[in-house]
Amino acid sequence: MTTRRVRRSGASFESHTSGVDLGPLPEYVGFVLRRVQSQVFADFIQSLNELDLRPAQFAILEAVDANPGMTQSDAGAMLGIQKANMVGLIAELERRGMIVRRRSPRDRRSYALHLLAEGGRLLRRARRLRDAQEARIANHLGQESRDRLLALLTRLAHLD
Amino acid sequence: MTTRRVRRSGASFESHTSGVDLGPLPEYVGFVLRRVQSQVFADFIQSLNELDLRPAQFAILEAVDANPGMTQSDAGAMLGIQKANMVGLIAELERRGMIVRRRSPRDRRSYALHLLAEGGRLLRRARRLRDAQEARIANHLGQESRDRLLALLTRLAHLD
DNA sequence: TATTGTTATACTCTATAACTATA
DNA sequence: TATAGTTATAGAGTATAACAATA
Repeated sequence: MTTRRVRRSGASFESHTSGVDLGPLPEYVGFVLRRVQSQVFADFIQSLNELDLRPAQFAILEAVDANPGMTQSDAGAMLGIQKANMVGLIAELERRGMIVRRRSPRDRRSYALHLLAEGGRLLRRARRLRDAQEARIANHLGQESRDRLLALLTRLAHLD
Repeated sequence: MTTRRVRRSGASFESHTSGVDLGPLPEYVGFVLRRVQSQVFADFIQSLNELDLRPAQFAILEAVDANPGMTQSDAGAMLGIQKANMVGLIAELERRGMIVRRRSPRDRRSYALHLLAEGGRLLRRARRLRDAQEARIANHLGQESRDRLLALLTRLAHLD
């Protein structure tokens, strides 16, 4: 269709596919960050779907693997998940035989989380799916750009 | 507390604040992208809160400003919002006198969207809040790194 | 008094199906 | 037949408050 040039600011954003455009939005980090994250995350959700696993549960498996015996609320705090919302996620993983919760003898209010053999297998399968996505990203950007992007995002995570 | 070194892969991720760590997760673009976007987005939501405006509504105002007379479903398609979910967002903006919907004479099924004077004022106030956030980001990263980040994210948006 | 895990609940965002009026 | 907008609804993800057991 028509190609229009945005008549604002310096940076010109053009739309070649339709008569409408997003205005100045694609020039802002916050907007582009949100859009690209939604894409990448939706793609990962769909990928994990074949394992009947949600991203939060995958992250919990990684956390428990890295910190055997860690507490449920430690995992939640680390991943930014409310303790109330951890209950269901953990319960489902335990029901499927992926992890165990053992009452800690030192503090009997809390559970110590441990990965079971079946959970280890699930974790390895999930890692392969993640690795495939990461490989697509690295392939698309090139390894150097991919590394720069990760470094920049990590720095941005320390904003404020 | 203690400082532990992850004993996996090459890249070492260390936690200096607690005895637990996220394992290999911070080495992956998908994971870091998600975390940093959540931060930045939550910050922006809180900022827009003083205008009683949600990010999606701000984006709609930008789109209508850039494309006067655009259709409701065009805006939705452009922003990745289902037409069913556009209804409430648009209705609220119209109720507050920010935009008008005029039956298009060419296709009387659709509405042509136009920004009203009050909507223009709201848009300018929202832009100032966005600009403040963008300035904090640019200040934190440095202008060059900020520009590189935007370029990399834009390229990543074209994945697949 | 404070904290871990739990339940109940509510709010937002997102997704789908069915309807109407137009095309 | 197909599309624009609407309605109703259901599913996630996320947030808070209150409680029992334990510290």
